[in-house]
Amino acid sequence: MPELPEVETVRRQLAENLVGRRLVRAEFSRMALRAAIPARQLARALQGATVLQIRRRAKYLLWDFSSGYTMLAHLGMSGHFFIGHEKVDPVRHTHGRWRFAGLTVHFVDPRRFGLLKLYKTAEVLESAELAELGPEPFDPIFTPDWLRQSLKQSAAPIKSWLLDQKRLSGLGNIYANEALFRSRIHPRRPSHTLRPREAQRLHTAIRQVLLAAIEHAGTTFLSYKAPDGGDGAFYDSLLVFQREGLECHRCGVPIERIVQSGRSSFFCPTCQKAAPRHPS
DNA sequence: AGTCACGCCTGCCGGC
DNA sequence: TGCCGGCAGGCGTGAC
Repeated sequence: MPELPEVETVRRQLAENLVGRRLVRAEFSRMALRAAIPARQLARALQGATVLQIRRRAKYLLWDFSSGYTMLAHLGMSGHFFIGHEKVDPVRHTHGRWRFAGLTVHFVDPRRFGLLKLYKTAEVLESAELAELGPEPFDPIFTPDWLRQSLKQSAAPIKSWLLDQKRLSGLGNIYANEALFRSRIHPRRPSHTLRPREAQRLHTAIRQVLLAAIEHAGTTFLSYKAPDGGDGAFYDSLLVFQREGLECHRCGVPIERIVQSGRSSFFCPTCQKAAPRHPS
């Protein structure tokens, strides 16, 4: 469910509440998420240790502990952390519980596409999950020129390119759709046909839409909740996502939906160009 | 190497 | 009202 802005919102709230606190006890369900939860290793490595910092890499959260270990967490489609300041009744689909003095963090994930793993802090960036990820949209390496050069090397539709975490990490279906609308590029455009000006516009749109979403604490959708129980407020700022049949905010023509590799793409058929304006 | 279809799960919503 | 199909913000695998 969550993309970069939602995960960043979760990171900030967890960091605010947990950094400097000592973990008293960690408990996990026996049910597997995307992979089995290494419950014993997690408990042994983390109990009694203090949270040093909470980092984010793409859509992954990294909880660094004073024991030299890092818990790697991914929310999948339906996962969320929430913070209970008092005793909280058991909630269905709770798969992890971290008890600190005065508060408890819960991990709830009905669809169980999430992930909880343990790595040594020194090795986590080289883990199978993180090692192959492409740059982040806010990494200094992500420049208009880098984007233009990278797009040149792929014939994949631009929408698929944006969703490929090995190329650029952090975008999911919502913000890929929104960035393409804002840069007026059709989701089916082969990546290598983007003109330099279009790559420039796309670069700007990606950063703008992500920044705006982070400022609004993400997009609340289905079951997404921030750890404090709050809703993301970006929903009303969506220009195409989930707006099939509604008027384009720019030109009034109905928004269309197509399916690309199993995912919905929403776009305006007149604003978003299916072919380059000036073919080379 | 690059791309795509599919499966993993549960919950929800709309149509009949 | 109840059932059923379709759909959901992610990711890994295997086939081509």
